[in-house]
Amino acid sequence: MKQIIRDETILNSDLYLRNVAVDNVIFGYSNKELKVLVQQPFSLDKWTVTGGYIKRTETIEAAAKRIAYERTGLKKLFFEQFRSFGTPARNTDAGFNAEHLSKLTGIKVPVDLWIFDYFVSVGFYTLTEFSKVEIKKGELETDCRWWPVNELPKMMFDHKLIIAEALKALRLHIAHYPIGYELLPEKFTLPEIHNLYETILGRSLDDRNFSKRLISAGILVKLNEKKQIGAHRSPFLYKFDKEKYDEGLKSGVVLAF
Amino acid sequence: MKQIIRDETILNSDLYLRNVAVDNVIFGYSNKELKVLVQQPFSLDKWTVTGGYIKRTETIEAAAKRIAYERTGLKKLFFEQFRSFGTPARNTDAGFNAEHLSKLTGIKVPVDLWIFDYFVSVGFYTLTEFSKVEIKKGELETDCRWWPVNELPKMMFDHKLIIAEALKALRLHIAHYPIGYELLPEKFTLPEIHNLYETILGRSLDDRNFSKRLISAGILVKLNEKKQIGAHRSPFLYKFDKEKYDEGLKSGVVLAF
DNA sequence: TTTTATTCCGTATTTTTTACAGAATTGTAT
DNA sequence: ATACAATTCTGTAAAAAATACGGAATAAAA
Repeated sequence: MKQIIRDETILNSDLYLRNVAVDNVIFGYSNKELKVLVQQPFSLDKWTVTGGYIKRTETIEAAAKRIAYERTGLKKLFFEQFRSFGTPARNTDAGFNAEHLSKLTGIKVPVDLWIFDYFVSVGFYTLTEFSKVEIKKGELETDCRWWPVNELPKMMFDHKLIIAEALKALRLHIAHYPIGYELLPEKFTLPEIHNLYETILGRSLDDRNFSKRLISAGILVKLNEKKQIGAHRSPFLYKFDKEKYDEGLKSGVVLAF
Repeated sequence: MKQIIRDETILNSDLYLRNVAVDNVIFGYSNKELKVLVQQPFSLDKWTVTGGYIKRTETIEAAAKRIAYERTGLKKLFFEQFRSFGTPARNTDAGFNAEHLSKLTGIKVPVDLWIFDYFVSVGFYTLTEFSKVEIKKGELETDCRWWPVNELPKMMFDHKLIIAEALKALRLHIAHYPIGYELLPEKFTLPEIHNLYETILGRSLDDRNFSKRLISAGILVKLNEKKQIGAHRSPFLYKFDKEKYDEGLKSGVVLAF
């Protein structure tokens, strides 16, 4: 953002599209909690999901991917478009204005700078394994970190709605396609994936029926190893049968929780 | 479009958003066929779905509604966003350029006019009863009419993809929510609605099981009238129980075909 | 009057989903 | 060493849902 403002070319919106941007809700799973990567821009007391402008040379998907990469350092992420948001006032919020930005950057920011316009936002969500992510915050952001999806801080703009809609889309997705490849380590136990599903859906799932379905769908492979770390009885490790998993992603309607 | 080009204000994009627009795939049902309202712009040999630019004062949903109204004359339509399209080259197609537009309108159109930019398009689809629609074509269009979804003419830009995705979304929708209120006359027969569902889904559905489900879901009300027009045995007329229908639209997961 | 097209209805079978409890293992506490 | 507590793991019966399927009644057309 700093360089966006410094660069006169970009002040004229030659590099980026006007009035349209992407927001990417990055979900991570850790410690039996579903978390969202949110950032605190401009020394304000509110937070936003990750997002950014679209280059004139890239697709909206590439923009979403690039933005996720900038924050997480990861390139191969699962991500999906869920809906777009377009309401004239959605880009206005206390503190997001020329005066505040000028004070913050020391650069004279025009009141009618394009970034203060009405922006239509194309929403994506991303799934990623928590442990792999090395958060890199943007220059103008005070903070960038994981936040439990159920205990979000005050969100800027309409980003509370955006997260809610992303979660809704994720829960719909989980009923029709396999999920978890991007959220779990390569080898995992049945209780681990069971808990992941319960966490995303926000309700409990019978453990017997759960494993029956996953195994009968054939997307899980039982390994001849046990996870020794766990307390008490040591659980067997599993991994995904990536072929069947990908096939399920394509043709869909594999599971229905 | 003609007035868009004549109006200097709009040449400067003061009224409309830049780089983002809506496309609205209008579905109609008639004669046992699912049709799409498509238009032929600029005296070209290709067709487009209905679409247009977004005013700076309106939501994307309002824009989609307005555009549907302009073409159909109808205000209360069912419509739903399904996905957005954003690829740098998607707005380029033979004939859609300044030279052709200048010739067509007699007005000098700048080569770099904003409408030739990379546009991200927010896709909606609309369902409407065929018979109510009075098509009003735009000033710059040569033609605007219904076309069977299975025998589409050559489509401009990425509009073939847009229609395919809209249809996919509609078929997904039909499995989770009631449908038909906007596509059928107020009173209709079981064979009529049965055929509608078969047409949209593109496959046959057992008639006994079909009516069982719809009736047990409670969204159909049998009337004490028969449709006399039909040949042979005259079928009973039904109408929707609008309350249950709307409830089904909200809470979803009513039927699964 | 016969033929033909169309509406309309019910039941048996299969498949899927759901509900549910207790034994085995291993760490922890006494 | 023993008892206890926490955790993994498995199978079956009941209920619900989806599917398959044929023939009688009606009314127009021949």
